[in-house]
Amino acid sequence: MSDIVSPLEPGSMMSDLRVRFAPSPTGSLHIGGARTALFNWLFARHNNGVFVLRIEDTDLERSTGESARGIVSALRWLSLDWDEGPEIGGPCGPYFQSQRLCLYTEAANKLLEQGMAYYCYCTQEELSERRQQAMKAGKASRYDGRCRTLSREDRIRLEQEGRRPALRFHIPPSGVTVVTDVIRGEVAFSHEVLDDFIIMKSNGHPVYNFACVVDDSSMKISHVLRAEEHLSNTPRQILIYQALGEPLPVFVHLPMILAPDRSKLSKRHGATSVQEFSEQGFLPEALLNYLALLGWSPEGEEEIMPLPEIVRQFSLDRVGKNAAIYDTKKLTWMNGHYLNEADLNSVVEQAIPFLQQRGLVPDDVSPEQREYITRVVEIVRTRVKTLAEIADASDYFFSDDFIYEEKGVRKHFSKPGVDRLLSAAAQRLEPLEPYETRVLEDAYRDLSTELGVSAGEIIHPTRLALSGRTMGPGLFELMAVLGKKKTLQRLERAVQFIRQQA
RNA sequence: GGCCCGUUGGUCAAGUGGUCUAAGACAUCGGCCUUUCAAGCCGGUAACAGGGGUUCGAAUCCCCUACGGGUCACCA
Repeated sequence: MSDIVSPLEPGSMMSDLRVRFAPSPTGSLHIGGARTALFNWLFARHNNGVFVLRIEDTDLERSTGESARGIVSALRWLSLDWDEGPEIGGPCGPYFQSQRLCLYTEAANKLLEQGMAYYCYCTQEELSERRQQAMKAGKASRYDGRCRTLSREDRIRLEQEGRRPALRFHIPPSGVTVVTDVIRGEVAFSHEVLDDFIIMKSNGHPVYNFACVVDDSSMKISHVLRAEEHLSNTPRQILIYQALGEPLPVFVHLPMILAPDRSKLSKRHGATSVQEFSEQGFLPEALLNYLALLGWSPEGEEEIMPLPEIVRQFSLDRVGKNAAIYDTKKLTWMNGHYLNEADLNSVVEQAIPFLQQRGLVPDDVSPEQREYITRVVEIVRTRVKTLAEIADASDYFFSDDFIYEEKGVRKHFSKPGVDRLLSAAAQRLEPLEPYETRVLEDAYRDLSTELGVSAGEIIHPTRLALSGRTMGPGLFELMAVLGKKKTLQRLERAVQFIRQQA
């Protein structure tokens, strides 16, 4: 038995598993789209399948090249790489729908010849007029099929009026189409609720429900993972697959991601685009990890999971059914975690643009500056949650020109004798060598004992003197990073300030 | 409005008829630690939408109601 290697059916090989992410370039990639992309990618990587990226730019009015580029770069930022698609091509290209027009026309002609599609000369105005009336009468606004039976003469007449026809798909008048969905089971749609929908616009371009089917079948997509909003489109698409004589893919409708107010995600909900999260200083690893947990859950209790581990564990069995509201608090917490755990140099690399943006470091960072930045980031990152906060929390390391927090001045600079305390500290620091955390702390402890004050009484004013703040990294680490020269200067500056106040 | 999907704490979620006096995470509250702020550690508050069934037994199965979402475009 063990000698017999059973030949795999060609159709059953895992490498035939093909999924795609098919965004329309009418805006930036928002986290809902990113989650869909992620699940497709995870599913492909876990099963050794192929992940295809296809740009659905059939809407001439709304699609822009800029959006397409934005989506591509957002996916790259997230490190969701595709095996076929824009920039890299592949055997099923092109990967922009706008460049696959002849495929749609060909398929449309086939349906036309078979009598499964027909020309419709109704104008958009007429259509919407009828829709309004139906609405008013409280009836379903379905297309009434009036162009289905147009004669040759009718059509010539209508075209002489200057009308350009759209192509409609003829829904089989009775019956039920059942969508078999991995997440939701069997969902039946009666044909009565489906009307003859347009598959080719009068401008010769296909409409989503049609282009999508033509592409998914010509690209040999085996599993369609997409958001649940497409579930009710699916019966229409199945009917097209059948009319074209193409096999159905496996459908997987993912639960939606909703905004905090339970409504569908849109721009007015603040940061929802991947780019915005990036600009706010979130790390791609954190966003990915967070997104993976929206709709999917691992078997164990550990939620912090690096991407390879998520790939290893990912399974459709553990994808839920219900929509999720995203919660920036948890994302922020997770980001803070990744900020601390990630490789220091990588965090520095990503933090530098934020420092530059605030004018804290020059556009060209020298090796010495980078070394200094690294030391700063190392002690600052443990107490912040985002890259932007790293920059906010470390400005005084890069600029001498800071003001003292008012609250701190009241609390730590107003006690009689603080100026002498700081002077004494400066004197004690001056000869210290090496200027290191341990040495600094010992010096301060000794000094406070000698002066008969608590360590805090001298530590707090020192922090304020050095950073202008009442909170921050451990004081002795701060001093060590700042260096002796700056420390002494700032101590002196504070002494002057206090004496002026008095 | 028609059709479709969904409903476990504030949020994400585990749970697939008994082990549920319902796990874990974030948030929140309290404590410990401590030079501050975080982090970390320990502990607390907090949920099966409602009503009917089925069953010896229901968060889990069925029905109804309510609520939420989606969809009904020459948008995707």
